[in-house]
Amino acid sequence: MTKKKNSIPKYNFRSIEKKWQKQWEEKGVYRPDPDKAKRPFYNLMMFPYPSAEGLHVGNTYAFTGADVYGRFKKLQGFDVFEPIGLDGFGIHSENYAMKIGEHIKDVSKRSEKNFYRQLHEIGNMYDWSRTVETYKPEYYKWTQWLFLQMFKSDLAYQKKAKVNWCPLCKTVLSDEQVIAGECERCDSTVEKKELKQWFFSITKYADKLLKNLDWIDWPSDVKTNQKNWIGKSVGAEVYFEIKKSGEKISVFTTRPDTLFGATYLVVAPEHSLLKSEKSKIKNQKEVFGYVERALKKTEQQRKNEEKVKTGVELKGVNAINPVNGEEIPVWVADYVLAEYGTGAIMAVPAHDERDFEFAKKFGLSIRQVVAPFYKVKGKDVVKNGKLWTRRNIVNVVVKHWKDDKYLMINRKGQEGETFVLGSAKDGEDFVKVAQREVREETGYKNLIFKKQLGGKFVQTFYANHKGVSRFGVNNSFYFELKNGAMEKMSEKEQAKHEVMWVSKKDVSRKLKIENHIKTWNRFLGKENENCFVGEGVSVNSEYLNDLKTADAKKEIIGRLTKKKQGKKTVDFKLRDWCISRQRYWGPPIPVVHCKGCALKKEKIKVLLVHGFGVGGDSNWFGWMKKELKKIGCEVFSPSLPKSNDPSLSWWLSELKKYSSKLDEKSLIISHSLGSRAVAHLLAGSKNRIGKWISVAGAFGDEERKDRGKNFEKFVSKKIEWKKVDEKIDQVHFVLSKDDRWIDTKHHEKIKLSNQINTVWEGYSHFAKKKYPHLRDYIVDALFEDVEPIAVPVSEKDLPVKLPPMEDFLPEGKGKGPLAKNEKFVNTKCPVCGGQGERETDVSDPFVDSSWYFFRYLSTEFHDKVFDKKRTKKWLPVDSYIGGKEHTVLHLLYSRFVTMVLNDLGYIDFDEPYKRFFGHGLITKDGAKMSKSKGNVINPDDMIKKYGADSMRLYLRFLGDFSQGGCWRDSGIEGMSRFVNRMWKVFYEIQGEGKGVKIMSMTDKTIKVVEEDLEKLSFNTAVARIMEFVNWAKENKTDFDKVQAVKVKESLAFIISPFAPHVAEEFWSQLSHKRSIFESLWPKFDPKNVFDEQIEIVVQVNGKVRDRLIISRDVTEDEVRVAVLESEKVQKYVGDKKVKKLIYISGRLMSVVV
RNA sequence: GCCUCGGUGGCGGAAUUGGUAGACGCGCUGGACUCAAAAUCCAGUAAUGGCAACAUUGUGAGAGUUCGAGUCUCUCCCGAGGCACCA
Repeated sequence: MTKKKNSIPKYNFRSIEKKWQKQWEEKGVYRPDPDKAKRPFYNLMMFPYPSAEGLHVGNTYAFTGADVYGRFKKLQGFDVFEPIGLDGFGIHSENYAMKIGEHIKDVSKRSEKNFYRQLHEIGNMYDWSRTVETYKPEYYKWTQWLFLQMFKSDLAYQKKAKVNWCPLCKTVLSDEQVIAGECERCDSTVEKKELKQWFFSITKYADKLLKNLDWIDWPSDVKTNQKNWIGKSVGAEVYFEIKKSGEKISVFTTRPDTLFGATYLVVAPEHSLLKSEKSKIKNQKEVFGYVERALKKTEQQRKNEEKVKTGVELKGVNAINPVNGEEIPVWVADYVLAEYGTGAIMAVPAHDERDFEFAKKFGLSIRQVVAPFYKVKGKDVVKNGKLWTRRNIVNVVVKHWKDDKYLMINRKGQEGETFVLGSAKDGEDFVKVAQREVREETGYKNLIFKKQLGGKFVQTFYANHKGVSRFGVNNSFYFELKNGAMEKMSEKEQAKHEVMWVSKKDVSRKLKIENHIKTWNRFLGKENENCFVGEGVSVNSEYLNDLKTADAKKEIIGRLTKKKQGKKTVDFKLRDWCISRQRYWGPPIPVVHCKGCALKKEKIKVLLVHGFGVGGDSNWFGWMKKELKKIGCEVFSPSLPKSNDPSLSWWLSELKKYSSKLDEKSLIISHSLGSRAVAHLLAGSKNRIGKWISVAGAFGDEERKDRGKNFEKFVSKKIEWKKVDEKIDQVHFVLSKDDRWIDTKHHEKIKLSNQINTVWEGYSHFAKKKYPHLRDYIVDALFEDVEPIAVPVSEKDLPVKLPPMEDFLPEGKGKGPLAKNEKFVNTKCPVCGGQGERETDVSDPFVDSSWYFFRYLSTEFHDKVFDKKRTKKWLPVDSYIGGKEHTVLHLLYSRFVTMVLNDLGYIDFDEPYKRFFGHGLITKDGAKMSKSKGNVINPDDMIKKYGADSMRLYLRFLGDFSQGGCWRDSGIEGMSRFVNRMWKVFYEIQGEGKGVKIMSMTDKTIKVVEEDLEKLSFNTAVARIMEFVNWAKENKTDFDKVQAVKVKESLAFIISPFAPHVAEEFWSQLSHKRSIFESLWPKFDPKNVFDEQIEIVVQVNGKVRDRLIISRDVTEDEVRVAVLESEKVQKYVGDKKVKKLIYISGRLMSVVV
C-alpha cells in the first residue's frame, strides 16, 4: 500500500483539544511563578456563581473573551496570571437547593465538580493550581478577617434600622438589591422591617469613591453609573426659625440662590418637628392622620402613586425665612424623604417642578426669583458677575377690538416689525408703562389689561443707537383694545413708526427679534415659563438681583455663613452597606455578643451592707466583693460603726456616704440586719436605685431584743415599705428555710410591686465564706437588664466555621437559621471568657466577592490573608472583564474594600482594577436566555458538536464584545465550516510554488489583528483572519518554501488566542517543540504593510467619479495632473471652472467646480 | 420624567473618527461534482432603471454646517440599559 504523499489529516477536534489541554496542564504552561515572574500581568475575569445547572453560554462568552485577551498578552511576553474560582455562597444557591429539596452542601459539591469540568473544556489558560471557592473555610476565614479589620477601624457597626425585607427570600436586602420596590431575585414586593443589622460605613469613602473615577481607565458609562449611585450634590443647609418657639429647622437645598423664592417649608412625615411642635398644631387630627397613613405606605404603593402629591399644612406653625423675615407656612408631605438631606425642604415652586406641582394643587404662592438668560449670538456682556447696563423692558401684545389681528409697528430705518415695546424705571407700574407706550407710539388709548405673559426673562443685546451693551429684564403683557379710539398724535411721532394690524399666522413670520419671539411664544402658550428649573439671573431677590446663578449661590452662602443662618454642605445618595443576611449559606459574622463585657463597660456600682456584729469583709462579703469586681463592678463594702451595738442613725449616716453615689443601674446587697438598715435607707433616699438583693433580711419585730438598747431601738423602728417601693426597681428576698434567726413569713407580708421571694434550703443564716450559688444568682440578676455588646472574635480563632445543619431553612422571624443551633450560639466570650452568644447573621455574598482577587495569588498561605510582596508585584489587576450588571454593586464594593486595605497599610494602591471592560449580554431570538423561555444554549452540547475552538471563534465573531449579541445556530455552523476550511488550507500549502509577488497581506493582517486584540475588538479581528485565510487559499499553490512557512506560522499566531488548540496543532506541525504560547507574537515589518500601488478616489463635488491606481509615493502635483486628465472627471467637470482641489494624502482628491 | 448607549441590506454586524457605505459571516440565487441528496467548490447578491458600460437613490425622520456627513450641530421618533419625588 502506498501512502499518499502529504495527505491531509482529518480535523478531529475532540482528540486535538484533549491532547493539548492535557499537555498544557502537565507542563504548567499557564502557571506563572508568583514570586519570580518578570513581567506580571493579572488577567482577571469575574468568577461565576456555580449554579447547579452548569455553565451558561453567557459565562462561556465572557470567560473565553477574557481569555483571548489573556492569551494575546501572554504571546506579547507577559507572565499572564489568569485565575478562576467560584462565588458559591449566597441565596442563589440556597434557594435552588431548597427548591430541589437537597442539602446545600451536597448541591455545592456537585456544582463545583461540574463547573470545573466545563471550565476546563472551554480551553482557557487558567492556572488550576490557584482556585478560590468562597464557601470553603480556607477562604471565608479571610472574609471574616476582613470583617474584623472593618470592625476595628470603626467601619462596621450594628444599628437598628428599617431595612428592606424580602418575604419570600426571608432575608434583608441591600438598597442595591431592590429594583423598583421589588426583590432583585424573586420579584416579590419588598417590605420595610425594623431589625438590628450590621453595616459597613461605605459612606465614609463616598468622596474618594467619586474622586477616583476621574482618573481610572474605565468605560464612561460604567463611571456615570457609579457617579449617579454615589449621587453627590453640593448645596447648602439653611436654618429657618419656627415662629414663637425658637426652634430651628434645617433644610437642604442645591439652589440656595432661590431662597428669596421660598414660599413654604415641607417636612417629611418622619420629621422630628411634628413631635416637638405638636402642641402648636391646630389641626392635629388631620396632620397625624396623614402622617400615619404616609408611614404605612409600602414602597409599592409609593411607586404606584408616584407623582400624585399629597400633604397637609401644619396650622399654627410658621417658619421665618432668614433672608427677609417673611413668615411662611409649614407643610408635611410624603414627597419629601426622611432619609435624604435633612428630611425637610424649603419649597421654591417657581423653580422646582415638584414644589410647583404641590403649590398649584394647594394654592400656595409662587414667586419668580430666577429669570432665564438668553445670550445673543455668543456675546456675554457679564462682567465681574454683574451685567453692564440694565433696562426694564416691557413687550406688549395688543389684540384688535374686532378681528383676530395684532398690533405691530415698523420703525423707520429699522428692519422688520416688532410689537410695541418700551423701557421702565424700577418701581414703576409696568402695566401703566405698557399702556403709555402703546398710546405714544400708535395712538390707541382704550386698552384693557388681560394678563402678564409668564415671568421675567433676561436678555443681552447691543443698543445700536447708544453704542453700549445692555441687558434687558423683559416683562411681557397682553392687552385687548376696547375700540379703535385714538389720541391725536404729532406728525413727528407719526412719522417714526408705521402701525399695522397683522393676522396670527403672519406675526410669527414677521418677528425677528428674540425677546419678541419669546413673548409671542408665551402668548401662544408654547413656552411655559411658570416653572423654570434652569440657571439664569436672579430677580426679586434684593442683593442677589442681576447675579448669575453660580455667583448668586456663592453670595448667599457667604452671607448665610456669616450670620450663622446656614452653611455649605454636601449630600450623598449612597447609604451604608447592610451586610447582614438572615440565612445559612454564608460566612458567619465573627462576633460574640457578651453581657459580661457589657457589664464591665457599664461599671455597675454595688453596695454591700453587712449585718449585726460583723464587718464589711465578714462571712461571704470579702469573697463576693472580689467576685463582683471580677465581672467589672465597682464595689463598696463599708464596715458599719459599732456593729455589736448598732445604732440605726449611725449606720444610716455612714451608708448615706455611699448611697449618694448609687444610681438607677446600681445594686445593693444586704445581709441580715443590714437589710433592715437598707430598707430605712431607701425610704429616706433621694435617688432611685436599680436593684436590691436582701439575703436573710431581718425585717421582723420579734427578733431577739437582748442585744442592747441601740439594737432594740433599731429593730423597733417601723419600716415605711411604701416609700421603699418608690425608690427601687426590683427587690429580691433571698432566704433559707432552716434559718434559725429569720422567719420567711415576714417576707411574705411585704408586698412590693416588683418583689421576688427566693427560698432555699440548707444555707442557715448565710454565715459561711463562700456561696457560689448565691453569686450566680446575683450575677444573673445583674445580667438581666444588660444589653450585650458585640465583641469581635479574635483573629487566631478564625474561621468561625459554618456548623453543619440538617435543617438550614430560614424561619422568617428576623433571625437566621443559625439561631436554632444552640451549640453554635453558646460560646465563650473571646474577651472576658464568660458566657457569650454568637452572632447568627451571615454576611452578604458581595462581601465575599469584594476581595477575592487578593486571594488568588496567596492560596497556599494559611496564616495570612495575602502575601504582601506578591500583592505588590501583581496588583492592581491589569485587566478586569465582566458583566455590566455589576457596574454598581460589585465594583463599588471592591473599590471600597481596596481603599480600606490601603488605609490600613496592607497595600499601597487604592484602586483595585487598572482597566475594566464590561462585556455585553448574549441573547437568543432577541430575548435574554432563561430556562423558563427554554432558549438556553448549553456549551457542553456545542463543544461536543463543533469543538471548543469553533465555539470560541463563533462567540467572538457574533458581535462587539462590549455590546453582546444574538446567538444563532446557523452562525456556529458557518464558523465550524471556516475552521475546517482553514485546517485544509494549512495542510494544502506545501511551498512548492513559484512564489507570490505581493506578500503584504501577512504583515498587514498581523498588524490589524494585533490592534484589534488590544482594543478587544474581537469580531473584526476574526473577520481579518477570515480574509487572510481566503487570501492564503487563493494563493495556496503559488507560495514558495519561505513564503509557505511565513504564512503558516502567521496563521498559527493570529488564530491562537481564539482557537488555541488548533493553533497549537499547527505550531507543532511546523516542528516546534514548545508551546506556541511560550513564543512571541510575530513582529510585522512596517515596510511591508503598504502596497506598492495605491488607489486614489476622485470626487467631483463630493461624489465619487473615478479611482486611480497609482504608485505609493506620488506627489500631490502628480495626482492633480492625473485627476484633471481623467476622462471621467472631464465628463463631469465639462467646461465649468475648477474652483478648488482638496487632497487627502494617499487617499482621495476632491474636485470642486 | 432624568441619565447613558444605540437605530446601517433578508439577518448578525464592519467602516482608518469628517474622506470609496455595507468589510467578514449567515442566508438566498445560479452553476460544478453526484443517479440523487448532504458535504465541498465556483459565481452573484443594498434598492431602482438598463442587455450592458453606467446612472440615480440610499445609514430611523427632518433641518443645518461642509468640497464631502453613517460619523459633527439642532429638533423629533423608536429601541436597550440604568436611576426614579435625591430638594
